[in-house]
Amino acid sequence: MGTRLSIVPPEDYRLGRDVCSYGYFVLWPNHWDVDRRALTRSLELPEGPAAVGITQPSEIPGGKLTARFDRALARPEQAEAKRQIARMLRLSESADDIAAFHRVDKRFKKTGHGRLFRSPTLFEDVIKTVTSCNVAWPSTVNMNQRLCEVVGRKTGLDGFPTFPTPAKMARTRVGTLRARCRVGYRDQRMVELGKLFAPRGKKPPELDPEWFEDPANDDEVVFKRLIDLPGIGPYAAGNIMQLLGRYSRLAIDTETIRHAKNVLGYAGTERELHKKIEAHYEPFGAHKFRSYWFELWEFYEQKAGPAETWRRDSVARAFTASQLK
DNA sequence: GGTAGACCTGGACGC
DNA sequence: GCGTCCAGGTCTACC
Repeated sequence: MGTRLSIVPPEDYRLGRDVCSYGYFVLWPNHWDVDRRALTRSLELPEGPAAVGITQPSEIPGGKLTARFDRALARPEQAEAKRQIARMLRLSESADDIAAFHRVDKRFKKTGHGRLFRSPTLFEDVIKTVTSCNVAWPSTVNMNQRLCEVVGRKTGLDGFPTFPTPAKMARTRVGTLRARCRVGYRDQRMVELGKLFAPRGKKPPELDPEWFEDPANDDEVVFKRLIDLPGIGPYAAGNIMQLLGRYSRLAIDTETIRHAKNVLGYAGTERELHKKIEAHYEPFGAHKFRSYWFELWEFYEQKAGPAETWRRDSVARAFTASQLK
């Protein structure tokens, strides 16, 4: 008999909207079940891997969330599971926090957009970001699926292996990552990231995720530490900043450039476009990334329908910038 | 500080 | 079915 947990989210929280709000919701081991309206995935817990399905039975904003696990969880594991779920669903961002964003950018008040889905751990967010660099989206989907299947651990639910832990990634041979996970030249960088995030014997990891998450630390300092990590350049660091809840800067990639040209109507050289993009989002200050992202996301939804209806293995996998031109 | 080229994968295209 | 070209961000060497 598996454990069932009840979680009270912020009063404006709507599961479908707030999970299907960032591309990572279609990356393994995440799976948004369109028909059941459930987020299913695996988690690494102190006693081993577990699969979980999260629903919001009432479908009312702020309605209680139900998390059903495929095995029984002891009290300490329940606490850890709740912590990971809260990170993933951004439950720490209160209705007041989202209202503050909507005061700065009124365009998203009606839909309630404000929270961006992320991973249960910073390590998974960092690796997912590395898999999104220098590839088209379908390759990112493939890399994450293979990392889970090849390096992750099985759970009691078929098709839901875990995302690799830092320790497991650190021990994985680069040849395995390249040949079986098809991560290409990112292989060595992923192993190095695993080593940085993994505990060193009885010592804590060289990188402390809590330091990056601590709002007391300045955005500039955090950004500089991120950009020093292997495989992390300006775009990746900018993206990890928003995944850390730091929305004061953009993460400009080719998709941003496409958006600037096709939707905002800007023209010019790459450098000129960067300046125009920065100027366009400057009025949104500390919420800059959110304004950029939901502008882009609503464009995607106009093209492909509400994100809550995107099926991981068809619509979402085929989603590429070239199809949006 | 700025720039060119290598790094890989997979999709598109032509034959 | 095969070969070629190209897109995509980071890193290194060089100016």
